[in-house]
Amino acid sequence: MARNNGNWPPAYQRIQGTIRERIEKGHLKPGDAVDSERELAKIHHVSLMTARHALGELQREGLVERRRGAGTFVAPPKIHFNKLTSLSEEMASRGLSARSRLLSTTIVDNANDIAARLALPATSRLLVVERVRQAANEPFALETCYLPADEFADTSKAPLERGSLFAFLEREHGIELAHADEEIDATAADPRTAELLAIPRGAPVLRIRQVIHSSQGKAILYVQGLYRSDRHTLRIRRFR
Amino acid sequence: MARNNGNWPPAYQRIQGTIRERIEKGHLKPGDAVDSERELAKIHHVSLMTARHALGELQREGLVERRRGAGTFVAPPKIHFNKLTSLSEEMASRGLSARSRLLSTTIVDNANDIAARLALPATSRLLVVERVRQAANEPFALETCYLPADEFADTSKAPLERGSLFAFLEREHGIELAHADEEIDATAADPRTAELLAIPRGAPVLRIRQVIHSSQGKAILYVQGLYRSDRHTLRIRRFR
DNA sequence: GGCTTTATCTGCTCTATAGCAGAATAGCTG
DNA sequence: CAGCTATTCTGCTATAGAGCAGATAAAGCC
Repeated sequence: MARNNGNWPPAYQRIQGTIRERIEKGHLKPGDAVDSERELAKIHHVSLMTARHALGELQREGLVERRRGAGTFVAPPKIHFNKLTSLSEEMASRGLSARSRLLSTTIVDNANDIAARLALPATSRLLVVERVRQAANEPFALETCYLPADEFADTSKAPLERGSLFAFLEREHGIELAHADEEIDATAADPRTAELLAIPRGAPVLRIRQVIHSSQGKAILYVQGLYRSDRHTLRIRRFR
Repeated sequence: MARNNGNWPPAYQRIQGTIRERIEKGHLKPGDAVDSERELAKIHHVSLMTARHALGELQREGLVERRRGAGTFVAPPKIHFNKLTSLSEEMASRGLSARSRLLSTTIVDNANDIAARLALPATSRLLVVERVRQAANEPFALETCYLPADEFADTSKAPLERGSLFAFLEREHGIELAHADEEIDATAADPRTAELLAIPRGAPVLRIRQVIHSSQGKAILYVQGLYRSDRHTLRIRRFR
């Protein structure tokens, strides 16, 4: 008996909403008990299964923990591992402002290895954007982005010195970025990199090469980042 | 009416089992339709909700896709990114044999920073196992494991030169390893590391430090790995 | 005080059923 | 033939209950 002729969100989502709100507003702190299944069912005038459904999803999201016999509790705030964020976004979330120094925007048609990674013909025209990322006026990463020149020609006019390339693509092109496949290793800084990052030649840098895909599964751009190892560690979580 | 007085696994898990089996044995291929909720309910003599529960979990695991109005279908085989595997396992999956040279197994009580990461008192006794990992008789990683000495005293007698530490812990201690929180950066090889890995001093190495947790969320061991960057790249996938 | 039992709380599995909404298809119509 | 319609699939939301099993706190006992 799904009594939802109007166009409300389903009941279990509304229940989730009330719980999320109380957690986000700080009324419920990590470790606090959340209403039990049976309580929720009574309060919201739904059946037990519906209340369970609501809590089950919150659990899978990692917002709450459920212990049989004990109850449902607000989970400790989780660090967002493995999250694909642009550097601009990452900095912003820590209250730092991300500045970039735009080194060059060029168009090449001989980057066949990179074209291949983007699933494009070998001689496709690619827009190459090279930036030095800095925080507190100190450079900490050298980033080179490659994207299809024809499709994203206007990117060269984007405010790449300030803004996020991610945000630009999502806003101006309506692209929903979904995931990145990355290769991570260490290299020694070549002379040019060393100078740009203000580190000694040959100093170890963390190299992250990523192919970023849209939610439709299409490869959108290729990014190589060289990170000063004294300013950057990558945090991820892996599951068995 | 949970009619499970015996000690069977729950009905929804048995249903999952039959579906998993058919997929693994190749009777069902990617894209093939799986029995619908109502069919499953009839076949297994359970209610619709129970059949749904079974399919719901398989969907979350990524094994099947469900399209309203259309049906439930076997999902395309997914690549397992971000999977926590021991080096032994990783090598084995590529048909290579992982050898290790055991450098030392000692017990320390002054590794307070590492004890802290394992959520132990600062002066806890820790068993330290240092190994050089090699493939094709060439060293490619220097790995240092720290685990609570009291709980895992017998580890020093484990066949660490051949076998996997993961397998040992899971088999002998019944521990289910679940996930690792990792910090990844680049460093320069110090003289000792350089010699053990047969690379020049100061050469860049990929450093991976991981705290490995059991499925109960308990921190089990801490591992620092130093990887020759010319022999190893880490592959992960990140989501937005 | 410390120990054990018991009642009661919690989440988990499950039933049998209902109506809703999207997708596919079989059939009809111009 | 192409285009619409109605039927029949599918999964999704929801009900109103039941008994089971683990955790916890209260009650009883030594």
